[in-house]
Amino acid sequence: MTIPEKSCLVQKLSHYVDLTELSRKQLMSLEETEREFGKHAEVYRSGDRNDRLYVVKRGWLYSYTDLPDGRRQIVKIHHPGDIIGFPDIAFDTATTTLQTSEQACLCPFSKSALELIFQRSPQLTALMFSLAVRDQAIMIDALRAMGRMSAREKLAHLLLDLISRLRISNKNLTDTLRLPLNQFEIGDAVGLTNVYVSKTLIVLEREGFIRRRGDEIQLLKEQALAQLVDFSDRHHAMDTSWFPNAS
Amino acid sequence: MTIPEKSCLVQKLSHYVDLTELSRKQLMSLEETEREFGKHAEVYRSGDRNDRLYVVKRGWLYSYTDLPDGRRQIVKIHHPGDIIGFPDIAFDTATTTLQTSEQACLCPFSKSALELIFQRSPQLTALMFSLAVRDQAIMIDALRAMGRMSAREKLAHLLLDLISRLRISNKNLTDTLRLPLNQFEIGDAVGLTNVYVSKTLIVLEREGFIRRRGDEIQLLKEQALAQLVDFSDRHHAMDTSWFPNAS
DNA sequence: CGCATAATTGATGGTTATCAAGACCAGTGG
DNA sequence: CCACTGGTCTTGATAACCATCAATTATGCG
Repeated sequence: MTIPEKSCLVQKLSHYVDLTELSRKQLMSLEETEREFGKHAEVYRSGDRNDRLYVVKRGWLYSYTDLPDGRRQIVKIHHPGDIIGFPDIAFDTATTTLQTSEQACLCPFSKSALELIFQRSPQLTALMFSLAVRDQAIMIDALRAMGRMSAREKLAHLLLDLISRLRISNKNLTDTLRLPLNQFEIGDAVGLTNVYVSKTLIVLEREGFIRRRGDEIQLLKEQALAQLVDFSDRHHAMDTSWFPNAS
Repeated sequence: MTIPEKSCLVQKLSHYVDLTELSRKQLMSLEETEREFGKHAEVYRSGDRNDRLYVVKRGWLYSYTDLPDGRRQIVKIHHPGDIIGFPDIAFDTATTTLQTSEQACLCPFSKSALELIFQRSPQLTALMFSLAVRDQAIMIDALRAMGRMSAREKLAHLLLDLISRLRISNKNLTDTLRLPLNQFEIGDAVGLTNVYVSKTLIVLEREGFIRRRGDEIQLLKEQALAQLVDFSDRHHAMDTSWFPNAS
């Protein structure tokens, strides 16, 4: 059989377990369809019927909710290899709005594709389950940041979270990340205004924690930053010991 | 066979789907062991090895994380019938600390009990999955509240969330809920100080939104409150249409 | 009644929002 | 080559909101 182009989903999940041939095929089947989106395009909107999930093939996106008066909260930033839509799976309409932050390519697949996975592959089921709930742990960290951290700490936390996520699928990432978000978007992600994001990033830069060039950010003292916010990497290690054996 | 005492887990899940006899038995088996805890007892601590989950049989508990300097964030309040521990399932150590807010009774069960469920009951798997990810949707709402709401709105949101959750397992709940949390704990749940919680609750009371008597809170204008924070009930409706048929 | 815990009150200050203006930059068309 | 444009970032002044601290009052319990 022909091997299709490398799937970032398979690549990312392989980081955690040795996928069986069956699992691999099932994952590939999720990426059969492709759709292309321009910058700041809306993929779906809160309240839309949602019978689909999405695999990110290329580009950054984010999910947000807003209040009637326009205040906005970005609740999750999505990267290539991510599966989008787990939090909405329990509802018949979407709870968030999904938007691209730059040109992006998505692979939609239907909820019922999960049904197949649940019936046939306990290994993949456990892995999906773990991924879904790990996102929850990450959201817990975000909640802690939003509730109890200063602006400076919030931004430090965001940067650490992003770089540790990007390292999963891009092993040779060093200390620099591309951040294709403007300061309104950064503010909406951490609960600050664009103005204060600007001021705080300048502070972090003056303190020697980061350096900025265009849309790239270099973390100069990652250890110190991690200590500052008591950061723990939820992405690298995952407990797969309880997984069913490939059957 | 003998029918054991009513399980609040079975009761709660029955709200969403007709459980097969197999599913029911598997759920019951999760509640075989019981452990009793006093007020403000610690069940497990962040960093502990975690090979277990818990079903809440009685009493309120909460999970929190803290920063090195003592700031604390309560990330989830647990009620009878809840399953505690999904967010930690992907890790080998607990990411949060679990504490009772009053006398409570828990039923611990091992992670590998889930393995059995994954292998034997696609229906229950889908339901567990839905429960786990619905918690995520609820946390998204909390994140929005923490990031973009005023103190008054945050507290309104908390009360609405709590009462709509309690209504699932207690159908004849009216407009009054018992809130066994002190104002430090309330503050840690919404990202405020105990002092400002006090002041803000007084404002809500003066505005006629709530009435307080002891540890009970009555929501006098629930509609208005819901509109104030653009609240949507994540607890009542759940999309089960995509679930595998009981096999 | 006396003690501990929890809630309230008031004074003050810090952090962040808000508003408005200006600087920078890349792309566009004259 | 240069003005023009829209988007983004920066800067400064002011104000709102909430934290902090400390003292007092209420509540519950042995």
